[in-house]
Amino acid sequence: MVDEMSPVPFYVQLADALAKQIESGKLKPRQPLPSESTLQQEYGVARGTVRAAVRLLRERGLVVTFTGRGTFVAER
Amino acid sequence: MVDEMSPVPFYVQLADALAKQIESGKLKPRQPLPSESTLQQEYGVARGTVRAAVRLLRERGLVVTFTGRGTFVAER
DNA sequence: GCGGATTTGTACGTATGTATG
DNA sequence: GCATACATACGTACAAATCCG
Repeated sequence: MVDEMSPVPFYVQLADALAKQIESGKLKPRQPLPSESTLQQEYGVARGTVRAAVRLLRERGLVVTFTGRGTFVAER
Repeated sequence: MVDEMSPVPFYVQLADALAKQIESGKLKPRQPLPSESTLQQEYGVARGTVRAAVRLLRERGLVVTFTGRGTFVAER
């Protein structure tokens, strides 16, 4: 989940956790991330928080998002 | 439709309205509820709102849903 | 069996309101 | 005031299952 005690915002914590999985190869290029609702449950946060995290990953170029399909690990 | 002025969320209002029809016998066991698109139009809400209402009814055990067929009043 | 229409399932985009620190 | 976080509610798009001519 997420560290309530940390000063780091939830959405940044979540983005970092996902980035780590991508960089470690746990999530490979072209693979879909878990859906927003799945991440919501897994990390115990609201959808808006999940969306903020994914937005960060998009801005870092780590993922690409397609409406109605999902968010995928970017190809490098 | 739905009461815009009420503090009660639309999807809860809609779930309550449908629950009332079930409990009053207006909708009988094994009978299908109106489709999501019908409820959408009848109550003037978005599909996501209809689905949230039906989800509540499912959680209460009042209805059962089958993909591609519809949602039916539970037998009791 | 096929193709189109219907219905539910999933997923994202966006906006607004409330609450908290 | 501002950022964070959650909940509600609108919309669009596409997939999956079913139904029917």
